[in-house]
Amino acid sequence: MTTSKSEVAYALVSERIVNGAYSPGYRLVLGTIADELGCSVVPVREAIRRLEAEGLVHFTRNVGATVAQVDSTLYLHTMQTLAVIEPAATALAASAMDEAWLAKAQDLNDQMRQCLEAFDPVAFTELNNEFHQQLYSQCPNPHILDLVQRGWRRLAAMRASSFTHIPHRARQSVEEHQHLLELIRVHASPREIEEAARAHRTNTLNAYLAQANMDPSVI
Amino acid sequence: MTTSKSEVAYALVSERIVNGAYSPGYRLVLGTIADELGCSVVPVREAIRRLEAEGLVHFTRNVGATVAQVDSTLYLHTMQTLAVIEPAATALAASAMDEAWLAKAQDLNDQMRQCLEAFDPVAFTELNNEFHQQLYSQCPNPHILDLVQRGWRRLAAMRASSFTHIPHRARQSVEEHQHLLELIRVHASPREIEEAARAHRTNTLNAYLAQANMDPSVI
DNA sequence: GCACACTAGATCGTATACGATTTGATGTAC
DNA sequence: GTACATCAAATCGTATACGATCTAGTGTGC
Repeated sequence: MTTSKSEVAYALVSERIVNGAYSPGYRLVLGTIADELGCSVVPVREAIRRLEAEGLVHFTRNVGATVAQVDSTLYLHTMQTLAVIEPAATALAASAMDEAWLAKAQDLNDQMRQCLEAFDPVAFTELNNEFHQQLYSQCPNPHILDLVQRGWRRLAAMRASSFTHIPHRARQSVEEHQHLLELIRVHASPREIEEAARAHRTNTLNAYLAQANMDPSVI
Repeated sequence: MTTSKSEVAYALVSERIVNGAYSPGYRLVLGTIADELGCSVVPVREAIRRLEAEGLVHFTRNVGATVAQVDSTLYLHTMQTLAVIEPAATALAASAMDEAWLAKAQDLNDQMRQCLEAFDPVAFTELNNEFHQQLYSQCPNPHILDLVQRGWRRLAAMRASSFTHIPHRARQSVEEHQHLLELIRVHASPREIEEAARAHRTNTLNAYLAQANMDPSVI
């Protein structure tokens, strides 16, 4: 056995939460998952407590675990956290962004632009995830990288439950990506890159707030 | 029983790592800790895996856990992470900083100043921790708050192993705290507060780099 | 003397079992 | 009909046990 059962359990439950198979509020019963995996409850329990630490599940002693409920406040808090960390990760990664990197990022954004013409929001969302992953992928600080990845996983879990959709924001998003790529191409300072990345995330957050008719002060 | 045994185990091991009783590299043997706590290995194992997720312990399958080794790179990565998150947390907390809050923060910084006169580095460090905790304590975003607290716990664990000491930086630190408090007192914008807090953290980081004769580019 | 195979002890990983706790339903008093 | 006590089913928390795996030490061939 090369991977432990608790790892398998973690991967399974994690994947199902992130892709939406387990919706927010879904009750995670240890015995049920253990039966499905053909193992005992101990490794399942361990996996679930790890997911709790990540914020993907809510856990109550002697009661059990459920997939974390998503409300607008939680969504905004997650967006806000990413708005802090992703720009920093991007700026730190800047020095590692070479021509090959730029070409791939540019290609992803070009594909996103095509999705706009083709009215394909599903592919657009997928490409957007990839683009952002590309942005921070070269971050040399593993702690910061880990935080960004966890944040995006949470965001993915929330979006899988079709909680958000801001269609009219898509086109502006592509342009902001492009602006960011130009800054990287001309070797702008890390600070400039960070600011541009933060502006991008803040704009997305504000677009959501506006759509939901929420006051920016709620966060 | 009001708290579970895994919570007790987590609290015990965590405390010992943070206060330095368990030094980096210390071998955490499940059975030994279980015996000491008078419980079985299962809850201890759970506690240790949680500490692993926090980055305080290093864990290898089928081999066991050790307290995370601290090297300068790890230390710098942790400092860098805090340099991103703590200023954001402070800026977000700004609106909740009232007169009572200011009075307490000012008092802490005044005590730090007195420690300088009295040449009491131990008390100074303790007060510094309290001051920073006060800075981000009112942060309304629980995710960001959690990240800052974890970062400081890691830093505390590293410092407990007397890895760092930058005496000549102390006085400047107090002045930077004071500057930050003035900005808060006059209700400066969140952005200004964030920038000042970040400058403070960046200066601390650079002071360490200079003392260690390291090039800032190492990070 | 060095490299490699082997063995024994230590330690981990997880199955099983059972007591503890919670929850929701049922029954009873008012 | 409402409030509260009671009880049973579901589920969790952890002790115990044992097989699996790693590590270090020993021995053997060269």
